[in-house]
Order: sequence, then structure tokens, then C-alpha cells
Amino acid sequence: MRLGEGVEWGLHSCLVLAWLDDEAPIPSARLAAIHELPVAYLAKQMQALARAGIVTSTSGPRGGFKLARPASEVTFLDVVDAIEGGRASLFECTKIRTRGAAAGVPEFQTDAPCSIATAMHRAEVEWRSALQATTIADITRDISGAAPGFAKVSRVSLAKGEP
Amino acid sequence: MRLGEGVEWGLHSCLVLAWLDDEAPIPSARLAAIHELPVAYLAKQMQALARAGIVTSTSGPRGGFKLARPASEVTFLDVVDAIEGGRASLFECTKIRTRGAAAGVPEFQTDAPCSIATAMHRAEVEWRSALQATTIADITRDISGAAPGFAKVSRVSLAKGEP
DNA sequence: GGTTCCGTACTCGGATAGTTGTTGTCCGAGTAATGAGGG
DNA sequence: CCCTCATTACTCGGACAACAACTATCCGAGTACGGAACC
Repeated sequence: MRLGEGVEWGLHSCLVLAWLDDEAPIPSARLAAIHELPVAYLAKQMQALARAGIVTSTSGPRGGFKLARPASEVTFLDVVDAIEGGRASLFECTKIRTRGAAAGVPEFQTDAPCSIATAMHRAEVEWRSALQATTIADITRDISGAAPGFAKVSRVSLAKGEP
Repeated sequence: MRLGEGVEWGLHSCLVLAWLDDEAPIPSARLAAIHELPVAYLAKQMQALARAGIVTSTSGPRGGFKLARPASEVTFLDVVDAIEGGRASLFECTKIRTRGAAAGVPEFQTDAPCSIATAMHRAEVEWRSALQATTIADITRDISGAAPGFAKVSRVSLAKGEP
């Protein structure tokens, strides 16, 4: 079990969009070329981000994608939920304790939520909280801090396409 | 994206095994009947638990599964890892920042681990920590506390099979 | 020369196949109880 | 009556299909630019 690859692509793409925020919209083709990804499939993931309101899309020449809001307000959880499409519930309780022979056991028939499901959900909340506590802006800060002198020139190379 | 159903089955089965700890080993057929699950597929999951050393298996008549160690030493993380078979890494970094046009950007070529992967892994550690902090014994405590008076009689019904 | 209009090229968007992983099932190897036979 | 041993039934264990989800791809709808024609 693991997250789809699209999550990684979406996060990196949002990072690039934040990086080139003052430039024109970036089409999927260029986003794909930057990370050497399948163009059409990345486009599909970008559609999911657009539906979730994380990025805005523009059609036609000079069109492409831009961040819909400041990078500091785009959390990792937003991107994960957008691309996984709500299927990001790590655990789902199917109420198996209410079926079969266990149905005759009073301790298992209480209306209280299943203790196992509760524990799993508690862990999941920890995961989602950590994702929500991190934004795209945190990552751009990391990268800018690592090599501030080359920021502008590399942004230009990325915007042009090939290095 | 979500965990396999086998995780829920494994957790509930461990709970039953802990509940009936002083009884004879429980065969997969009875475990499946308790929760009305597909017998053969549950057996497959129990095999995974046995390989991980969480339960011990006995063949032949009067055989079945028993917890290999006290329920207080069986964490949810143990069960999840055992059944997901090590594929429980929620996120895997495929190093896409080192390919394509991004390969020419100095900021993306540092040897430091990918900031995005780091953030995702940090969230995953939170999840795994929460899972490790919960044991099967915690759940048995919850259930016993809810209806202490009926514990013994229901344990007997479960051991016999049908209520 | 300025304005309008049309053609063109480029972009997103949803509908369409291929491949991997999960779910479900089956039969064989091994083992302990069981009953018969012999001492 | 007790012991030995073959039979038998029951269990786990790994090998074998069916399904779903993820991955990958294509073509159509819409839009802005660019140029030509007209005023």
C-alpha cells in the first residue's frame, strides 16, 4: 500500500509553480519536461488540482496553470486530498464485529464506535495534521536558503525550458 | 488510496485471539465464522501474521493460531507492517527533481534529501508512532471495561462457535 | 493607417486502453487424534 | 488390560485465477493570438 505517484508529481509541480509565480502560466507540457514525466498523465493530475481550487487553469495560447493562492496557504494535505480524490482515508471500518458469531457477543454490539477503528483514525489524524502543518512555502524557503545566489538565474532557465 | 481490508481483519482476529488466550488454538475457519469473512483469504492474512512472528500456528486436529506474545506487546504497527508486507511506506521519493530540465537547476541538485520527501516522511513517522503506541491489550481493556459482567459467558459462546 | 474579422495554433478537459496490485479461491503437505489389532 | 501402529480427519502453507485501481494515452472543446481584408 502506498500513495499514488501523482501525489509526488503534484507536490513538485506546485513547488515549481510557486517558484515561477511571477511568470506567465505554465502549461502541463513544460511542467512535464521539467521533471521528465509523462505529459498526458501529469495533465490529469493537474486537472485534479484545478478541480480542488489549488491551481487555476487558462486555456489557449499563453495558457497553463498558476497557483490559485499564496504558496503559504497551500498545504501538503490539500494536494494529497486533491489528487487522491477523497480516497485518502487510510483505514475504513467495515463493521465486521457486528456480523457473524460476534453479533451474539454483547461486548461487540455496543453502539460505541469500534475501538480498533478509533485507534486507526487517531493515527490517521496525526498523519493528516502533520501534512496540514506543512505548506509549499516551507519548501521554497528551504531551497532558497540552500543557494540564494543562484535563485534568479535558475528560475529563468526553468522558465525557458531546457537548462 | 487506502489500507487493505486484511489489516482490519488481522486486527480484529488478534483481538479475538487475545480475548480467548487461555483457550486452545483457534483455527482460521472459526476466526472467519466469528466475523463472517472469506475463510481462505483470512487464512492468507493469518499466514502473514505468523511469518511476522505475531501469532504461532499449529497444524493438525486441535490446531490453529495463538498469540505469540502477550497482547500488551502486540502493537497496531506490528499488524499493519505484517499484513501490508513492508509496502506500508505511504510515500516513496522517485527523485524526479534530478531528471529532466530540473537537472540543470543547482538548487534541485543538492545532495540533501528532497525537502518534499522529508516532509512526507515526517508525517508518516507521526502515523507510525501513533500506531506503535497502541496495543491489542488497550482494546481488550476498552471492551472489558464496557461490560465486565458478561465477559466470561461471551468468551465461552465465541469459543464454542455460534452464539 | 486604423479597425474588424477570420483562420490558426495552442491549451485544457474528459473519455478511452494497458498494466500492476489487491481480493478471492483452490489443492497439496504435515500432524495429531482415533480406533483396531496384537501382546 | 495395555501397548503399538495404521488410518483418518483436520489444520496450515503456498500456488493459482478474478477483480479493481492505478498508470498511461488519445482526441475533442474552447480560447487567445496573428494576419489579412476592409473602411
